[in-house]
Amino acid sequence: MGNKEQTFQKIIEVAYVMFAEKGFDKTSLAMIAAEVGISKPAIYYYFQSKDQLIAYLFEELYKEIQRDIAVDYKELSPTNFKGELLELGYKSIDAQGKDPYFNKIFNQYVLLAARDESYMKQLVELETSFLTSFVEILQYGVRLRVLEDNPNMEAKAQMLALLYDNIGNFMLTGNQLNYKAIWKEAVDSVIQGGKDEKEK
Amino acid sequence: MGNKEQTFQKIIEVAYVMFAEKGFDKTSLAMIAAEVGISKPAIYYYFQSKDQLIAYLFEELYKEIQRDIAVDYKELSPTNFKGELLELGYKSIDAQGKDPYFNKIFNQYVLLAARDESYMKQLVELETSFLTSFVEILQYGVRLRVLEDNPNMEAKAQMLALLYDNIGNFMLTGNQLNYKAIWKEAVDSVIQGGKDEKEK
DNA sequence: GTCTATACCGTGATAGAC
DNA sequence: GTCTATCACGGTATAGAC
Repeated sequence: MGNKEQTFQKIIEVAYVMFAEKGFDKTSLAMIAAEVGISKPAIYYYFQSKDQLIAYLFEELYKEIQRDIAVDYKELSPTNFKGELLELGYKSIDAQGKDPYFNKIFNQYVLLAARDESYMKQLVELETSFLTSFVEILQYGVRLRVLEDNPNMEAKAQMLALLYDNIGNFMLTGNQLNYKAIWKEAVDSVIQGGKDEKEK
Repeated sequence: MGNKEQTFQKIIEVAYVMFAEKGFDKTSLAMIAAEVGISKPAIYYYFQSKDQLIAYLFEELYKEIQRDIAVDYKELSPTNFKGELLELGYKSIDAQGKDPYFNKIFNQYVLLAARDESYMKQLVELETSFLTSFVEILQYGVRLRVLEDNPNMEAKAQMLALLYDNIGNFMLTGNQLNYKAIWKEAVDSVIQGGKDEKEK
């Protein structure tokens, strides 16, 4: 890893943290440069503009999210289906504490998307595959006979997806709710008296 | 209404729209002043700073939301309980088309709150009363005997609240889902086979 | 009391030296 | 690959016109 690569990495690491903490607009390139230990125009050697730096970070997030959305169906079985679905939410709730920056940054991109078609397009793409994966999980549950087939299955899946998503948003505000209980309610409502009632 | 009041009103109206469309930071006071038809420093006669103008608009939203959250229990009866709960969500979904600015502005305050204690405090307050009102509605449902009492009632109510809230966020991205079907699924899951199955 | 003119400093961005 | 110098524009403050 050369000097160039090092500086590049340091810029994006510093930018990621500062953007999350202070927001895109309240973080100046001068502040980033100072923290990295270079001068402001030096950043322009690596990025054509501040917007491009912001866009680069989004691309990184985009790829990371796409990886995280992927569900391994092979691990699902009639006996563990409900437990795995519960675990999916619990993991996300626990993860919130580990990278507090993620949600703060991501919400800013949602706002940008409202005014920028390119962000909007990618965000809708993410949301679509996010929603789709929940639909697919439930459909897989039908195949495993854990769930009865149901014309409203898509709406149920989307309900889970929207709830899953907003738990992250609410945690951002520091609102101390029993999020795991809420998630369990939702999963229970979709898998009413599932066949694997081992819990409690 | 005097001249002063007129200018004041026009500033906040113009600011509300521009802030929603372009965002707080990308909307300069010069742009607002130009649209209102006054000079940039004239805004300082009415507001001490740009931040104060932003804060003023938040106060207005804050009051408006508090009004909207209020539910009229008197109108709830065993026969219309489920229908009214459904209607609550449908109304919000329909309203989204009427004031597209609201959510765009509100999301910006959520971001500000992450870095400003005063916004955070008020936002948590709003969320709390928002969550509480859903809990109260369900508790009222128990009293009406539409719902069976249940130790998880609070989690159910919060599930509804989080879903209700995120439907608005998703609509913002232009994602075309059948939001009313999603809301109906959630209400159905809380009021399983309620006593007023007149629908369809 | 209501606003304009003007000046100040910080910001994103560019050109050119080293 | 990085810096100095410079620019236009942003929010802000104040003096003063009417």
